[in-house]
Amino acid sequence: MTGKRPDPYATLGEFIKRQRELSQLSVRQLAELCGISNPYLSQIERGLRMPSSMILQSLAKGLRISAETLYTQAGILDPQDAEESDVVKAVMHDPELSARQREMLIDMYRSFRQVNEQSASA
Amino acid sequence: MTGKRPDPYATLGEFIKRQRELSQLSVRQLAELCGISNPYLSQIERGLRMPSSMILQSLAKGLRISAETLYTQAGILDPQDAEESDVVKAVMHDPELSARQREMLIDMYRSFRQVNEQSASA
DNA sequence: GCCGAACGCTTGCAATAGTTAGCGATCATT
DNA sequence: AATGATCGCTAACTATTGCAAGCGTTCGGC
Repeated sequence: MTGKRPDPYATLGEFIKRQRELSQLSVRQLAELCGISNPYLSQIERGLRMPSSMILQSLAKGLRISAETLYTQAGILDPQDAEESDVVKAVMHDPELSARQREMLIDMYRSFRQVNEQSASA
Repeated sequence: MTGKRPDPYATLGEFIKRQRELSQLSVRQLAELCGISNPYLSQIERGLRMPSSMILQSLAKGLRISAETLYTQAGILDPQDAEESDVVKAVMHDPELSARQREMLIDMYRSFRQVNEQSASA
């Protein structure tokens, strides 16, 4: 009816299911590979359950796929992060900076970029 | 007494707490910023609770830090992934491959690398 | 036809994630 | 000293995760 999935993680389940089928694994096989129960994996695939971080990590290992990809598919990691510049990413990844410091650095970097762009087109 | 934390996510809590303090935010302030309750954030910081993926993502946003960094700190994302070659990473990130195909490609890539290394030293 | 095995799924149940209400302590203002 | 605001934390509760047991179906061997 809806045509659109209201569930935030229905796509994650579908993605996992497709990956599993590509790997020619049954629900039980992948479940055992990941150390989780088969009914639970079934529920995840149908979008009835939101797996915890640990479970998602196990699934990533079992499917030989990067956990980051799974998170992105789950709508948990923003794909936009992948489009960010390396500078912004590096700043975001630095654990030694405070949130405010990061924010300031990023703002400044972006304003520099903007200025450069304008002067380039002028 | 122990001197070592057996908890897999005690370090995550400590990391979040340190980030919060660097940002000069109180528990209540960060909690409201992330849309979670303040006692819960308190429990996360003390390693009593394992936040779900969604919560962790909110915390990452609130702290202006990459969610990936938080996951790594939580011991959920392997830091070793960061050391992998770009080829392996690219293969791991490709959602269009099956687990077996990925495994084969990576195995082959690594054996190529090994052969090259040996012939280089010979 | 029948039996065993594997398939995916439903049903309760135990464990834990996350909330609301409220405690005692600290600090500023009066 | 009393008031009020904020601090982090405890306690009791609800909601959800994740599991063990078992269902009905399908398929291949006897």
